Amino acid sequence: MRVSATSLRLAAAFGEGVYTENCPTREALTRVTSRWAPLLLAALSDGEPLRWNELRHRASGITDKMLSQTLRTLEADGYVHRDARPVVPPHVEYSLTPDGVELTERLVDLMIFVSNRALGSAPAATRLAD
Amino acid sequence: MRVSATSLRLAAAFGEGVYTENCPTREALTRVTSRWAPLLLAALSDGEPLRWNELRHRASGITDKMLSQTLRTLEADGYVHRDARPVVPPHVEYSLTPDGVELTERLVDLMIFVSNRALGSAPAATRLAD
DNA sequence: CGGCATCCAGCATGATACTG
DNA sequence: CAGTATCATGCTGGATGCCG
Repeated sequence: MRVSATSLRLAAAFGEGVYTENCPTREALTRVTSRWAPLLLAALSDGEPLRWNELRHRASGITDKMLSQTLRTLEADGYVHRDARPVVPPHVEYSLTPDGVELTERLVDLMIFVSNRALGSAPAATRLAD
Repeated sequence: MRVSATSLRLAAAFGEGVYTENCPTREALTRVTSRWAPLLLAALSDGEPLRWNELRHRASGITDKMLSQTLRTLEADGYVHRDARPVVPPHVEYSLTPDGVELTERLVDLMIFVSNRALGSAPAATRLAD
């Protein structure tokens, strides 16, 4: 008894099996919703390329390892573009690819929705001060 | 240099700090993007209430524990409604709340997008070893 | 500046057994 | 049928140190 538009879209995308155990979508979803990926994507969402240390600063609390790891995953998945200029000292810039822009729109949409629910009616910005 | 609509929405929701270390949104996001939550929400997306065993069947591979745990968090977060009838044998039905419907729309949107990228032209994401 | 290698801890998840 | 309790584990993520 499929009635909703959502379930129809699901069926169209995944077929009747919806998604089962080894569905690669699960893995891909896990990567883009990992602890730091949404933060980094959001940081890049204004279109301005950012450097390593700028990203590190924006994703408050991230470690070198996770920054590196997350950026490499996002790059491998085609969401982030890495532009390394062969100069000394190194100069590397990260930016969103077109796919990255689309992904970030959806993630931000989800984040804002969840944020509104989690915080109830309270304005989200209240407890963000560092 | 905020130029994109996405970053404007972010700024509106989270203010200038975007979100920092202890932002509760991160936790809430983690819960709804946990391993099983999207599966269960998707299973309920056609509007038909499902029973424990039906959910268990649809979320292929889930264990009793994770089914119980995930359903309880979704219920606590207000996304799933639990309707238990005091009969023998027990008869319990799960369905989406209005919030759950909205959340599921967004999750399904994200899942379908990610699925298209993962299975599409992009080189299927070289798994980030560790 | 922009990383990578190694080791380690905590938590999400899993397996198994039991129950009203 | 619809769970809970207990124990085990694997993987994400963190701390630290080193390098071109």
